[in-house]
Amino acid sequence: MREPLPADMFDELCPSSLNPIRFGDKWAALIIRCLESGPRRYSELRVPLSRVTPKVLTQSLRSLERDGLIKRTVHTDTTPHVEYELTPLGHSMLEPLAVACAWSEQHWDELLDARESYDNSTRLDQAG
Amino acid sequence: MREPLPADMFDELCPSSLNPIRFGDKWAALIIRCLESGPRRYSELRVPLSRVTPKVLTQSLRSLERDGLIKRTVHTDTTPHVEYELTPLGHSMLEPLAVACAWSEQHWDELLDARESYDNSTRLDQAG
DNA sequence: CGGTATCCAGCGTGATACTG
DNA sequence: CAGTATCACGCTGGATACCG
Repeated sequence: MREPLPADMFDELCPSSLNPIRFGDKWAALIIRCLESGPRRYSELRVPLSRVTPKVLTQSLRSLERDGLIKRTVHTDTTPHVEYELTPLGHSMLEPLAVACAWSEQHWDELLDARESYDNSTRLDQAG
Repeated sequence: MREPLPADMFDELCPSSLNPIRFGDKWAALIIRCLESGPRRYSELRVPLSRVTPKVLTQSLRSLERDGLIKRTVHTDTTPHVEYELTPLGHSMLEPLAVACAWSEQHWDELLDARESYDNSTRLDQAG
């Protein structure tokens, strides 16, 4: 007989219960990956993340900064600008991120197929 | 000089742009992990996921089923019951999931510390 | 036992316009 | 250049009660 699932397995205070795979908000992972190859300025980030409005981008960047994943630096020299870069902590997140991305790319088709056939059979159920 | 970020890096249709690390909804990852050691009945899942209301649990299970990650089986023998189990696709997600969980457990303290010091310094900014 | 029905609040997200 | 302000909305997630 299989063993029962422990009742406190996903206690609210246990780190492993804190949405292990949903780091941050909607755009967090993409931002991290944009900073993979070095520091980037705000306006640079806006290019690949053109679907994100400035407000939301700033919001996400602040959240990542708060969690110690990225560092925001205001440069006040001849050409004033702001740069974002990964902290060591942020850098350490690249690996799980890469693993997750690899999974997505490998299995995305399967998932879409499953979704389509599920929707089709569900629609038939409703019709019949 | 560093190279610019490609404009289409996170095109809407590219799998890698589809929130690589936010698989499914709030409880998806936890449910997958509950099914790691074999099939489970609805009422079994409710034990470790006691913080999830039945409605939301059903919702999440349906979503996972739709994406082909779990299989729902209605048994109609002497003791009628429903069982959920991982599909091969769902099973393949355990690895990225484990990597992500390991990261959380290793770096959770750092993240919380960063958060606290950020909040403190921000509060000081507002006060001053 | 394995769910639904109904209603609702919060918040994450977004569009648009404006600023030091 | 690097944001903020304001407004609004959809959708997720939750409380509670009920059902075959």
